Amino acid sequence: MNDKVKHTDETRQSILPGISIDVVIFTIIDKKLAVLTIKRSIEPFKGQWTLVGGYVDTHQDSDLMATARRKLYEKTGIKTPYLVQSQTRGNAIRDPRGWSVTIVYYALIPANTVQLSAGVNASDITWTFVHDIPNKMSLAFDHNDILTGSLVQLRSKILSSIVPVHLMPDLFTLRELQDVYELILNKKIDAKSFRRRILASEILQPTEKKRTDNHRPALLYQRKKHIIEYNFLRHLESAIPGQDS
Amino acid sequence: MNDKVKHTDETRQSILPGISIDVVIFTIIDKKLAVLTIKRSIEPFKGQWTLVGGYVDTHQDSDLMATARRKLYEKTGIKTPYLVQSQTRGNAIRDPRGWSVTIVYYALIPANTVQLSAGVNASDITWTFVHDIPNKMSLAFDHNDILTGSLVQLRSKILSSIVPVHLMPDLFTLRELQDVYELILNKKIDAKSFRRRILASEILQPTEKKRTDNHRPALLYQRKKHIIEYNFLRHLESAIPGQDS
DNA sequence: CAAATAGTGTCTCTCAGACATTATCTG
DNA sequence: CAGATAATGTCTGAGAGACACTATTTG
Repeated sequence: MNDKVKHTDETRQSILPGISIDVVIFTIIDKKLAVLTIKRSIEPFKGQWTLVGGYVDTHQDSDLMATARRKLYEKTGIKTPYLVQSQTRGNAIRDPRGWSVTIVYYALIPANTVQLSAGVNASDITWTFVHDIPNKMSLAFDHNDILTGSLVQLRSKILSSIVPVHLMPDLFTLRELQDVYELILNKKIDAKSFRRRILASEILQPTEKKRTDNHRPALLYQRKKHIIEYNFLRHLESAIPGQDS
Repeated sequence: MNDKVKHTDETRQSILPGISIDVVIFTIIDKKLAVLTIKRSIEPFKGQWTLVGGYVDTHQDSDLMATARRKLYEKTGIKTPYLVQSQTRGNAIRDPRGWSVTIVYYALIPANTVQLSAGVNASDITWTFVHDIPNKMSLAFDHNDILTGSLVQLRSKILSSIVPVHLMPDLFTLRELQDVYELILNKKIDAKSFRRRILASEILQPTEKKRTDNHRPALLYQRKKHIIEYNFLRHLESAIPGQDS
């Protein structure tokens, strides 16, 4: 990475940065937010944990999203996740091998739907609670920052959208959905406001079924299949963090 | 680009996609939104217009933002613009030379502040009104899509932020700021609501000066220097386009 | 004075927040 | 019945929209 190649700006350089994609795969486990992590089997950072990621295969991937979708499918078996592009990070220091770029996506996977499968170079794969990163377990490369960035973006997004429905199983109660909002935002939401807002949006289909515990049964809802995104006009105000400036 | 190289996923491939950055540089000219465009002097697309862009120089750029900042400085002489990462596009077809990735940034430049300078491979450089793309003049590569994407993002952002102040000269009236909002959104905004909103945010510093034409003079404001971003709690509702779904 | 644009007063409406209240289940 | 959670009733307040109105300049 120290070649002194003379180049002009608008021609291709012989020294290209390494380029990869990473996918922050979120799901809910035991009422906690978790991400899929893989233990590296090769250097650098051998034995440490990372997010799911890999290189673009220019022969089989038609675009970057296809690469992300492929990696996600290889690890989870899920074909049509809620998958969005998050940030792109590129600098000289994030990979000890030299200047590298990663395009980060994040995916939301319904709770309890995944059969994990490790790849050729991964000796282990597991769900890790977001809460345990970076305290108990720090990720390799700049993956802690990548996770934090995606989480900030997700948090900001759910203040005015229904994307957390993609973390829910097929049938769920409004209280369960609210729990997911609260655990991502780490704030309590008033139940009446929340229900009024969600129901008014007409995103959810009430069903005939109820979930019964040792108390009043709760009505089960499901997402109307054709609705992927929905943006509320106003934010969940009480859950907004302070201004940047 | 047709080599059949065998590779595993987590090792680097010998065939890396080409990687570049593009910067959509917005400014206001004659009360219209304009972007900086450059005429290509080399193939492919020789003679056609493109956005400002170029390759990462791994020797001098510490990160991707530095590359974007450098390209912008080379073309406009501006060192500290309002510059944000927009989208990253990568696929097999956007560049006829093969699989390529571009990280797109957009910049907001105050009106009438720029001394343009062409680069070595650019035979011409000019501001182009967004309104004239793609009608009168279509851009090379997928730069029309890049522009559209950044514009959509900018539009969405200004519904709840004050970023358009970065398109204003040092001193400006509230009506002039409103004009800029209206021309980006292509919608009229109620003047009273707009003033109430902007003034309540306390982003702007009123000055002693006024702008006089043949009518009542308007007070001139300036952005408080320390405020780069500000997000309103609620959107400019009347200017919101329909739901996606 | 008229014309023009700057700037204000003020009413309505929507919707988030707060919180008290009622409903329906199990044991 | 009590305990638990589901679900509703209803008041307040912030702030967007609408639009009539007043203020200040030039000619």
